[in-house]
Amino acid sequence: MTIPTCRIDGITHLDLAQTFECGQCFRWEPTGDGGYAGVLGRYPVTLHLERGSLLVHGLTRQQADGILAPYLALDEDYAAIQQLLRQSPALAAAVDYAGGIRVLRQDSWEALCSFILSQNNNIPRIRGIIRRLCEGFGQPLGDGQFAFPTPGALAGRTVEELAPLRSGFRARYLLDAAQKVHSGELDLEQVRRLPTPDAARELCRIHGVGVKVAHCTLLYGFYRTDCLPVDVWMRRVMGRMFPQGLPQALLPYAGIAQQYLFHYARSHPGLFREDAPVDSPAETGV
DNA sequence: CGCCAGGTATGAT
DNA sequence: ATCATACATGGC
Repeated sequence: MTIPTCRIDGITHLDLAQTFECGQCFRWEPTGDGGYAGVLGRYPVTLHLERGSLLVHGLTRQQADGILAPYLALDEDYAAIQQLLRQSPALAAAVDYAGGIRVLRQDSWEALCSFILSQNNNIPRIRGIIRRLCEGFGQPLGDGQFAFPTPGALAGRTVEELAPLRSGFRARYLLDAAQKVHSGELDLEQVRRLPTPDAARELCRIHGVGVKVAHCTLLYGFYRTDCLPVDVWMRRVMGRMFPQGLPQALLPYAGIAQQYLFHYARSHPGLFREDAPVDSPAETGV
């Protein structure tokens, strides 16, 4: 059995390193030659991007069109989105800094778990916890890769069994999410159909899911680009750059704006060292 | 070593 | 309602 390969041409507004290392996902690893290796559903995939041509190792062209293109939001008009965001000088700077960021359409369950594990945690350690989670509880896919564990694979476990993850106090939060989703007490496909405020309220029924984790789940797992997750970095950015909140015209893309601003702020810690005058952090989308 | 990390639950004002 | 604190662990 040979591993399929294909190529997608005409890619713009995409940089693999910027997109995979801007804090929205935690599983893609650099291959060492500019490419990235990861898992899409049950498919181990390796990507290389050169001069607008995306080389896809692990997917047929049909699979790439059906799975990868939506994941990378290749159908989105990023030229138009970035032009819109640039009406704000602060966002223009952030887009200039990393205009190759695209907000991914990730699996909702994986996004939920990932951001439960992200709370009061740092990104390198989050990556390690999620890697151990997949290796310990996900289905092996070959190529040294593992699927993200299903809710059912975690639902019956105990915190003791999750101890090898070293996820600390977050283990019981993860188990509560798995139990609620596996039992149907929380239906992610129903959440997908709910208006954003109701969807957020629904996710917050999970122990350990608050407003910020709910918004991350909605943005990254359900592609609700109107959701604006506000963490410590975004609180500084909003206080400093948008004390009145984001301009009205940008609200439908607040989550994408957030991704550029979050990455820019984290890459320039000196500019945002001290909390600027605080105020209502512009809770958009809820 | 001490500080902090893509927060949240909990108990006290 | 708003505010302080604990929480597990380890990256830096």
